[in-house]
Amino acid sequence: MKVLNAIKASILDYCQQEFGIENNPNFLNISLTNPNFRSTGDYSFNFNGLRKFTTLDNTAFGEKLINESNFKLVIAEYDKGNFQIASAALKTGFINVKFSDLFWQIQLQEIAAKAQFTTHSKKAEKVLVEYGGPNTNKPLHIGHVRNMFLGFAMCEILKANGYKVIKANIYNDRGIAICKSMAAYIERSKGATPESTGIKGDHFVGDYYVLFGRIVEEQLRAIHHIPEDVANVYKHLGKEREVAEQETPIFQFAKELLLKWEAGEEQTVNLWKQMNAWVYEGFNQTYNNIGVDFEKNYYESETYKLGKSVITEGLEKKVFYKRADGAVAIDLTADGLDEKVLLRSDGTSIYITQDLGTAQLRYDEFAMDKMVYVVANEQDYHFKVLKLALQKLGKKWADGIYHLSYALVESPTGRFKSREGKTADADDLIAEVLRIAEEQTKALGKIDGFTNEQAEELYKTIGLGALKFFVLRVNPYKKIIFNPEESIDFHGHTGPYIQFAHARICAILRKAGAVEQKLKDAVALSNTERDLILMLSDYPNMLTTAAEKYDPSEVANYVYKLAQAYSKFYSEQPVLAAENEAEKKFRVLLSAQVARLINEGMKLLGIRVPEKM
RNA sequence: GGUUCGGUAGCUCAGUUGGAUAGAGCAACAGCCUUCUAAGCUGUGGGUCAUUGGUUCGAAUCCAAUCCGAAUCACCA
Repeated sequence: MKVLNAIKASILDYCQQEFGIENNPNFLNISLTNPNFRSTGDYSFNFNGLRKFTTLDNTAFGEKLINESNFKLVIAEYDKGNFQIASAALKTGFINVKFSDLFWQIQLQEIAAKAQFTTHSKKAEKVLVEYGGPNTNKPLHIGHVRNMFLGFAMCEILKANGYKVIKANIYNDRGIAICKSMAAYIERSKGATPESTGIKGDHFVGDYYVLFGRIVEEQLRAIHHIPEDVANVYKHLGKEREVAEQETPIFQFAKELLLKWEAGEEQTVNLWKQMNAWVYEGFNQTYNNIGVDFEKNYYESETYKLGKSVITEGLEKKVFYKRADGAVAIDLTADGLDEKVLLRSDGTSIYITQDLGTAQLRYDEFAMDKMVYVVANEQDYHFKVLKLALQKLGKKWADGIYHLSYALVESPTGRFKSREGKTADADDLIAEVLRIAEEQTKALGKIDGFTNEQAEELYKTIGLGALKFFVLRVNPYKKIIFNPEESIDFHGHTGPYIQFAHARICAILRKAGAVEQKLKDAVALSNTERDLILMLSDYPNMLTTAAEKYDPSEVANYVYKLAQAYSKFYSEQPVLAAENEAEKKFRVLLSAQVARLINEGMKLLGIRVPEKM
């Protein structure tokens, strides 16, 4: 808020003149008043940072600030009502300012008058956000779900901060993995298709990937005459799966397919296209279902040879060097990392080569100011190398690279493994969440007067709302323990709790008729009403923080707190049956704005809010 | 072993550019529906902020060491 900055400036100016203290904004900390002292103020100015340059004690120094600087004058400029300054707090180093009721009512009206909260203070910087990043040989799992929720929310948050956002997905659509599915398909499918079997395309292809693993086992049993009662073939052989499988005919076949694909052999390429097409159809259904989208798709098959020009550039600039064995590398030991190979000795690309090339490709295409990679924390090292390498090449735009690293989603017993039976499959998970939403909603008798279609819509809104909120409320770098039975809750710190607060406001607004944006008469505010307006006015601030920290959980927790305060207000104070017209109009306007910001905030998280539930 | 990231109530998490008496939710217990939707509200109990030391007016927050957990340290992706 403007007034806070003005107060800050007045104090800093005063301290510079009176005590010769450097005019440094960090010396004076402004924060919402600690809840324990809330009755004495809305905002607190912590002046310990300034006081330590003087020989005065807190109280004396604080009094000087209040009485000798322009402090009161500045506040009076913004707040013509009866603001209060708490003198009791001075001894601990705080000036607590409580603005007048009138001041807050004017704030509310200003918020209501704002058409949108998007801040366009800077030039519209362009940011490309990469998220999703699935392999095309198997269906999406819970890890992708966290990734996509995070990525989508991050994009929306950046947009709300005035950035021009490009949502990009990258498909790992080539390589040995998809060839394994293809090999198993050729061997065993008898021409089956998703249509003929009624199986969703990505699952269909994934099933052949799983089948490939079974064929490998069968063949190993045959080769080594392993009896049926030996459960674990690899343990029996004393070899890792990756090593053992290489001696099987089916693996050799898959490798052959990979070579044929690389050579562009028509039949193989056609099958590859066909199987990937099935997968994309399945993926698109899931994206649609969970409400995420992409504007630009990258395919590894099109970019995997990229990056050679960046390597050449690096060699020319002597940032990279050719080792004796012919591999191209970069020395990052000075940056606390190691020597890192960037190109194989046989001149072919590796993962990092591709990513260097793809980054350059994106810059050439979009000239973006920032690029965000939403990728799991397993790849922290990789992205450090990527960013450093590009920076050392003198590419200014590399400074804008940010790896939005997130931790894995784990089951209560540890890491999700598809073979443990515990389902980590995205589609299953979503179906389960919708089922719980339906069950709960019916049990509460909440769908009277709903058509079937509306009811289905509501289950989806609530179920997905619960899941998204569960994932997004947690800081990205913290791992999530997900227990399907217990994690999807609809009470307390959850998505549905917030949705419910919204629905209750909608019920009031339906009965209230038109919401008057201008309040004619001032009313006395309760503590909760004051808290609510204060939170509303903090929304733009929160938006900035969420973008700067690349952290959607900032938004999630803000919206939760807002809903929580509103629920308290709702139970304490009647809106429609307020004592007089002035109070009623005020409370209706307040309610409408709370609903609006709940809606806005949840939209940033990709969560819809119902009008009835 | 090196590096990085985590460790806050029984459980899941806020709070970490140093600030006042460390907060929510779940679970437990006790209340509140003739009044705008009880998926709600109110109250009670629950903490050596992993441990130890340091820095200073002040440390959950910064520094060092230690313990526990994870990731990474490929010419895999």
